[in-house]
Amino acid sequence: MPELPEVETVRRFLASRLPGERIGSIEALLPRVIRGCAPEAFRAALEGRSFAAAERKGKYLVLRTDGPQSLLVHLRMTGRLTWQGDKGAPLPPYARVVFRLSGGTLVYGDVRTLGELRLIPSAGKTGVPGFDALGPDAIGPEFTVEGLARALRGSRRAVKAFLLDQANVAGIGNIYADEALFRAGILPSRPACGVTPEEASRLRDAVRGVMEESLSRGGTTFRDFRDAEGKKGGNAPALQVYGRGGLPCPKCGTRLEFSKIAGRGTRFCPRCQN
DNA sequence: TGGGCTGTTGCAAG
DNA sequence: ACTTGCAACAGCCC
Repeated sequence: MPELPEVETVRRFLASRLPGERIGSIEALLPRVIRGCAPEAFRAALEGRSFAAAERKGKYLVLRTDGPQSLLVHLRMTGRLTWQGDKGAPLPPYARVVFRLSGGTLVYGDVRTLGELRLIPSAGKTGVPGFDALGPDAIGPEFTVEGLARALRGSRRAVKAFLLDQANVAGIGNIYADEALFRAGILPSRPACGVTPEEASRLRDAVRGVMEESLSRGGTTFRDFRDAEGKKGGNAPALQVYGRGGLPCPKCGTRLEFSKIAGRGTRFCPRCQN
């Protein structure tokens, strides 16, 4: 569900509420979503601490505390972080871990339970491979045309598979990979190393553009995504190709095609993309 | 009804 | 070394 714009939407809200909130108690309703340590150790490290900041890199959220350990969250497919200002409010469906805070309740919910919560050191390397190996954040200044072009040259995979690899660019998922390749006019099946420098420049701008525009609308709710207040994002109507396989291309009217690339459903216009 | 689809990622196997 | 495929899980839709 959540790619960079959705995670960033959640982060922005949490950044407005969490700092200064004291963690009174934690209930692990489904302990296995806590990875890397026992639930007791998780509680011991966080209870009594206060949240200090909400940060993001790629699709990971880092909820910093005033203690030596902070909280790393990955929502994977269906994870949700929900803020409830009313401490007596009923928990949302599929609540898995509940943080009782001084001024409200933070709930980690997850239907498919693929998401994860971890403790990480508040400073230094986290030891979480997927996190430590993240490439440049897709909306950050470190995501440059030069860096992208260099990485593309070194990969023989399909350019879509390349974009989905978080070590190359952090934050792109299946929706925005399809949208960015459509905007850049590049077929998703082409080898990354065959993308020209001009195309790499267009691709960088397209990735940035689709992410920023979606973010300005609160993210894409295709099915499950909800922000930290439980609301849907407004970007779905702006999608050009994702979820539109078989329908006319919004630019030229050609029937959009659907295929599988890197094991993921992929939509593209055979005329506008080449 | 059953099977295949779903926004992610790590690991195993080629 | 690099790349692909599947498992983890539960719900939804044909």
